[in-house]
Amino acid sequence: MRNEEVARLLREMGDLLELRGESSFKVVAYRRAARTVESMKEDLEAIAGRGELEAIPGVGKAIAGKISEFLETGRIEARDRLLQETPPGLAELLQISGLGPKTVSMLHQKLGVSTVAELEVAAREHRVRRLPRMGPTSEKNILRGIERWKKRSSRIPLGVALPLAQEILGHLRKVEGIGDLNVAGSLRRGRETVGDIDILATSPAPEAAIRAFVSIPVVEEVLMKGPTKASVIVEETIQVDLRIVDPRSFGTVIQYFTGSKEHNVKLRHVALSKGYSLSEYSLTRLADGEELFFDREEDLYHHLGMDWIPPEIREDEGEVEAALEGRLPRLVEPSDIKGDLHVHSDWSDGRHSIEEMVRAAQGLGYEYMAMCDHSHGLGIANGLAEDRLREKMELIRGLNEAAEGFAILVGTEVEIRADGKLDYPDEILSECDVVVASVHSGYHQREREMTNRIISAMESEHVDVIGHPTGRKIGEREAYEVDLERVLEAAARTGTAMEINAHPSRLDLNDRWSRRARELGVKLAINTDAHSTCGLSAMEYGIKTARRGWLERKDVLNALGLADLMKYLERG
DNA sequence: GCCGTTTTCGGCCCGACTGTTTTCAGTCG
Repeated sequence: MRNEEVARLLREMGDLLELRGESSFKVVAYRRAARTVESMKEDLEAIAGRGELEAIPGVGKAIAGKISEFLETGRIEARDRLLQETPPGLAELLQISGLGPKTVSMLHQKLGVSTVAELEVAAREHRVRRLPRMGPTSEKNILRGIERWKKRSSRIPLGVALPLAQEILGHLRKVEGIGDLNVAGSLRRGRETVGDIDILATSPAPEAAIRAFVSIPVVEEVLMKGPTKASVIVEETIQVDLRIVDPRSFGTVIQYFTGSKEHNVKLRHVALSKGYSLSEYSLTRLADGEELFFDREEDLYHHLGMDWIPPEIREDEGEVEAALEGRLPRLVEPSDIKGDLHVHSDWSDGRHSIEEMVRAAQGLGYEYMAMCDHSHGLGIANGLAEDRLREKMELIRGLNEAAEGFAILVGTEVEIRADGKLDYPDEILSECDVVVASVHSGYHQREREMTNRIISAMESEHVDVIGHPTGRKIGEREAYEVDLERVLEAAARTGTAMEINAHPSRLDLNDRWSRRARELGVKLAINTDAHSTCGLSAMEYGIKTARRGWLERKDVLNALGLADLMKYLERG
């Protein structure tokens, strides 16, 4: 698979062209092509073999030529030349907020600056302020930008951004005059990480709302503040933008700022095909220039002859076509979830007792919960030896007799050993209601070995769910090498469910593979893997991921009521 | 550089904000 390498080179060319001050449309064209190539399932070599490179959306004659060149020679001459002509380090300067291609080129030409370190020195020595259209303030801003760049973490995990946004929304809700109020951007779409937090609101007194926003206690720095919008920094590096918008345009504005870019491009095409031009402010009828305003997003989509599209699937991955044809999925919702099939207690490495976990689950309105403590092979997590598991089964039987309208399921999170064998014998696994099988060791196996290891676990008749199937931790640890396509095929064949681990640092399976699983007819279990009562609330993140994967209620194992779930678990 | 029921050229988002100016270029989203 050389797709990723090609995507990297195309994206790099986009950066280099931007530094040269080439047309921004050209720059965007390279980045768009890079994105498409990266997300393609099929090998570029196969496509090139059929002579169909130019059929790839966003790839025309020029880029197709460069891709073939790479496939044949391993190089792209134009890219090598660009790289040679551009001092290394300049691309990095573009990452400093406030610096664009024009300024970076000028800094390089006039001051010989080609790295962040050199720029910092130049600014401290007040050499920057002597350049045209520069002054003491821009110099100071550059230094602040450099400070933030040094502290920057990459993208913000959803598990950090969402609670933070909710806190800020809570403050804004109390501000006099605030009407509509919502997050937009990738946070609204529920992506696993977000770049920043976008908030939109309406108010008859925009300036007062902006003043209230920049004085919320969590705000550490105000980057920009105008009459209708402001940008601030919270928690050292997280940027939060607020825009106050005209109420009659709220629907078009929130649609626009929710994105994704690709979805919006597609939507504008639809609008044009129906004789309208769509902007963030209105829908303009081309025939007579009549402007139509929408205060509700739903009305905008309906006016374009399509169903309202849930934000989580606005990625131009077929949702626009589906909405036009009235065949959007009815995505799984929080109220569909009837239980949690993977939680821990203080019997292994959880913080709370079974009773405490049960009370918390009942409080969420669940019908059941599977207590899946670790098996003894995971000694570091106080895994249960067989006799302790039996003891725990006894306790749960007793608790179930006392529990009204709630079922505690006996479960285990059993280790899949390096050789693919399970950490408990069949006999005791057969006594469990729910068996989640997971990999927690031997992460560095080769792809073939790891894939076979997981598949052999699925071939056990007792395994119901594969826990966190790729082992990745967002921003911490890469997924282990595994051929998920083969794993999912095996899941379909053996009737094993895949977990969407809802912990915000896992979200594993991710959105894309969840969708693939659904296509193959594999069931998914959205589990929190909670190690404490408050861990149960992570379900929210798992549901967002499931929705991004186009999952409906019928695709989700723990959307089954207790009776149907038991029937399913007892099959075969 | 890509694209096309607007079709081989001309459009592709454009308005808000900042810091510098003295009327506007550059950046951002």
